[in-house]
Amino acid sequence: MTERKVRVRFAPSPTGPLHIGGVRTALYNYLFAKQNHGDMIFRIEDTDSQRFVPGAEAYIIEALEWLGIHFDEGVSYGGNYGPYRQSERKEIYRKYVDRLLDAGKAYIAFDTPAELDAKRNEIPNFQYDASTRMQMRNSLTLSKEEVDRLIADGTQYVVRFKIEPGEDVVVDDLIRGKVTINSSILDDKVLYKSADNLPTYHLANIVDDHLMLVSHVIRGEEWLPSAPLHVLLYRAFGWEDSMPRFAHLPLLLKPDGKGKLSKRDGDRLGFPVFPLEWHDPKTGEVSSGYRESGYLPEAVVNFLALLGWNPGNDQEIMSMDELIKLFSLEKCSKSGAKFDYEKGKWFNHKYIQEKSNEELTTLFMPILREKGIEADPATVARIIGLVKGRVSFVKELWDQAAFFFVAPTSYEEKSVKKRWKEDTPAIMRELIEILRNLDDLSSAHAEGVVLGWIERNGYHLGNVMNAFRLAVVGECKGPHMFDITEIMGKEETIKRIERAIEHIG
RNA sequence: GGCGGUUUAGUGUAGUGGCCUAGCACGCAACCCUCUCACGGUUGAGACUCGGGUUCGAUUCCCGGAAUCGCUACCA
Repeated sequence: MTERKVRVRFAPSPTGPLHIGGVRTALYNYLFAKQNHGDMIFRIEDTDSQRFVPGAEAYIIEALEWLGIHFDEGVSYGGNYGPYRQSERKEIYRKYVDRLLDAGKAYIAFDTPAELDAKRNEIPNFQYDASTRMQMRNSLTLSKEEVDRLIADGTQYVVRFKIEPGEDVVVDDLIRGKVTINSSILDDKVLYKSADNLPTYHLANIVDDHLMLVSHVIRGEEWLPSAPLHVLLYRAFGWEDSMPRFAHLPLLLKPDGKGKLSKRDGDRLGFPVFPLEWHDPKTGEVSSGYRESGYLPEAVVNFLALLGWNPGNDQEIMSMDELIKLFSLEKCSKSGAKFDYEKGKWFNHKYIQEKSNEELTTLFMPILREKGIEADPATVARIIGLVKGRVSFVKELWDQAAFFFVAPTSYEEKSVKKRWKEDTPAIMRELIEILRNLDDLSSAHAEGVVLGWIERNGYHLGNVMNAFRLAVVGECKGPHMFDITEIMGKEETIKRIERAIEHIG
């Protein structure tokens, strides 16, 4: 086989927000394309006019751009093989349907949905195929005149693929190896419907992939059963020599029970299954997204990449560039992967740690403003430096650092009981004096002075320090005490201790 | 029901006919660090779906069962 340029496509249906499984499919296509210096095509498969959802297309583009998955050509990107929206390619499909019809590889069928239903009820496991097609109303059983008359009368019809039975069809899958299916179990698939003059997925897919010079079809496992049909179609058109290679990816499964990961699982278990927040235009329902939930795009990409693939060693943290270098279809696993949301959080934690304090400040400032706080970014950056190790999300920075901006109004009861003794107020007053006389409040120096004072007086270290913390933070948590006071400053620290003495007593 | 795919700890996975006393990561537990809570570090519990066969030897190869997922639309 001659080497040809790698061209892959991501071809979703605009039926709603892009599911996280779809994101992974797009990602793998992208990694493969970039690794091979190939092209990534964005095609919209909107042959089902019934299920079209406005806004879905723009959503998909925005989501993938957010994640750093870029296309070389396609809808909204341009290119030489357009149009890239299937609804705009009607004439093209019609031409190829006629070609199949003329060659006797497809036929016209007039059976109505009701008639088909009746047949299904009449014959158990009814299938429209070589064994039954001669009992149906189609161009194989009707006279040419009758067929012409029905069409002229405007009777709705479909075009079906005439599958020859008894032939083993082999699909050579890059991930699964050779998969063989006998053509007898395939039905005469509908390729085209006169009702809307649109092809079904199968025909449109083959024609487009061929015309767009697609070299590799990387898609979800749910397509594996119809892959033999696609092979047969390439053959019927005489395109077998340039047929793309197939790779069927394992599915993303529910974290707990069984089955494919669905939108409902996210609602039920409390995590997003969509990259971006989605507002359903019909129901007004809002579904959460990874972006809005505080995920960093590089964390989502890294996490997703490892769901169904791994580099073969223990490396887990990988940038997009590294993924492009290391990715390989051969190392994709064959079995479905349960979606492990906890691991996703861990990835985000890792990526937060790799961000500089300044970068995190930029992300955190809007949240601060939302809370009604105006703060100096340089100070915010210092605070973030103290607390970022304990967060997995930018918004959790607030939970960890709020006390820097808002003085405690209450004091955690349990700790008060444990640490605020009868003599504490007196000791705290002493501490105030110590602090007042301190002209260098830098962490190490202040620590030396205060710890020295505690030791000289034989005070209980834990009790004093925790009372101190209680007064400043409001509870017994947070960073190193003297790192806090260094940033907070003398005045505010003393004010808080005074206030605690007053409130707790 | 039919057809196809899949099957290593709770989860994601590595791995090989003997180096496997099956590795790594998440999660979980303990300990260490420590003024607190975290982070971090160390350690620990935890798996080769079952039954046959091939073989000196099988988690690894073959056959069969089971489980599970997908497809079985004029949806993609």
